[in-house]
Amino acid sequence: MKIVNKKQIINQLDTIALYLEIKGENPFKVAAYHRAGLALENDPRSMAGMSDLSKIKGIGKSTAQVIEELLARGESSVLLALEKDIPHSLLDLLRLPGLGGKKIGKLYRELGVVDRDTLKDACEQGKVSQLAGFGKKTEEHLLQSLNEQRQRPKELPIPYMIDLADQIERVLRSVEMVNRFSCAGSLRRAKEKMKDLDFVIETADPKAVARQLLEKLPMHEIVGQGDAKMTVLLGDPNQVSVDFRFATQDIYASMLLHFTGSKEHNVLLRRLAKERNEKISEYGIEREDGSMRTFQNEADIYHYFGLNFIPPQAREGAFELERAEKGPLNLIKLSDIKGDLHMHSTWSDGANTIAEMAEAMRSKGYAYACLTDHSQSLRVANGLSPERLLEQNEKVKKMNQHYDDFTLFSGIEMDILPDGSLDYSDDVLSRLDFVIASIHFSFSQDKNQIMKRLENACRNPYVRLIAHPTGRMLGKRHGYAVDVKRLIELAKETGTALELNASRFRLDLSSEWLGRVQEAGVKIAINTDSHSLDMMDDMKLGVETAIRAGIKPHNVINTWPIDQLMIFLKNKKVI
DNA sequence: GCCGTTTTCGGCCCGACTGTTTTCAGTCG
Repeated sequence: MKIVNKKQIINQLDTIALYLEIKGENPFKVAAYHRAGLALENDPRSMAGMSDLSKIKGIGKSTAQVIEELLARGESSVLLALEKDIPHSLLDLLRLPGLGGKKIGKLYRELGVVDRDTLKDACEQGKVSQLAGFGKKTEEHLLQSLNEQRQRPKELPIPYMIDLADQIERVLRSVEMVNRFSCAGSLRRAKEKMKDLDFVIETADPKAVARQLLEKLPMHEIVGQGDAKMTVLLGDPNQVSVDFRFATQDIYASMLLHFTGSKEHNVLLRRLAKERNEKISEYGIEREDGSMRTFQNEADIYHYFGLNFIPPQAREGAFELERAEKGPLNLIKLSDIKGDLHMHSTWSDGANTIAEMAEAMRSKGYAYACLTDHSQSLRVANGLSPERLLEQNEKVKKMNQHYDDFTLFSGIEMDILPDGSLDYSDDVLSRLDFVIASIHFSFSQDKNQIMKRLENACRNPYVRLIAHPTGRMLGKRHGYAVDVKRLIELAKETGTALELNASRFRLDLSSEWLGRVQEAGVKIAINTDSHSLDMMDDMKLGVETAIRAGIKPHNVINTWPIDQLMIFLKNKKVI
């Protein structure tokens, strides 16, 4: 098999690292292979665009050679040699809690363990507890994990984790002795997938808080419990692992920064501290004279290093850190949003009336919102016939007379039909304030046909936005066969905006693509696609996703004042 | 294995927790 794909190369580098770990190699050598993979991942260029690999920080002579060999031959002699040396099935054992490279290596060398079955046999025969460094408890724990039939998925999608985190936060609010708390980790950074949840809790009495949490939360198992932290598996269907970290008032900010990560971001901050002969940890910054400096908030910690504040969602690689040295990042924030341009009412498949939706948007402090019910072909969603649409249009115009601090635009989320035609005539569209086009059926068409549909929509003189451009549902379906690069070109050419659909179930486009949209100079709209009042709150997640992509407010049309937005809505390049 | 203008050798982030020990190694994040 010939490998050309960056993701596959990163996988191979990680596999080499796992083999080395089991071989008991120097942990820094193991980390070096992981880091080389990370360096590739964080580099925006494609493999073809990278000329001198060893020039990239984190990739040296050896790892560059491995990558070049993978590119040229599709396989790596380093990896092949390791595969000969060590049974591949051992890698799977790294997923068992409590087993790392050293212990697996020992089980393999001394007991001939090669996979879950042979490990189970060895445990049942009591051989494992005989090994030096192993004992009865380790053997029991291993047997227990091996007997737990269903393997927990490695990572879970953000909508699932948000629900769970909401549940935990409700409990935390009812726990005595909790002064404040925050989620941390991947959820605070708004990653699309994550493997666990983290919470930082300020309290003077960790024991009392831990006890109450154990009483009030549905619990599967306590994995670990000490004075500073508690790790549990929840009783939800996926038995999600949750870390609770306890902090006093003075170290809360440092604790939050540390456990928000990312790991990579922490390493970079530690290096920065080290350069100044200081040490940064979850307890603060230890200065050269041994004194400990604590901070009121995260921004103060960044300022201490001469950096501008970096929002949690932007704390992934080296890029943001370098930028934060030079000046404020000026990334979008929730308060920049002046309106929501995609929502549904009871006229199609929404749960609330137009008036209820409009009032809720207004009470959020928005200056405007746009009603965009479904179009006629989407019968399952009670899509609007041209007559009903025009009737609604009149109604919205009348409703607007009641407001002097808010504007409700009259729009539509129009289906792009399987043959590429659109669901209303230009004559109907010309009477609306805002036309969104999107795909809701015939998902399985090939890329050519899907792109033909999207191209037709972009070239229509009234379509101003393509909604949820890939159609993905997080954790459920991949979406249709979109050539996103080509779509961005089409959007650029025709002056059409692309949506970041902020619904927790979609986040479409993803932060990866959004960065490219901004680079191309294409405008973005962050919309919740609300079908009920409570869904409007997903705007926060939408903005967080945009921050991950490094989006600046001026590239997002619904941060604009209404006059500027109206100019955009009315003027389209006609190609 | 990678890195470097105090370093081409000797560091590499570092603390919590568990289990197996009786002072610490391994794992985890």
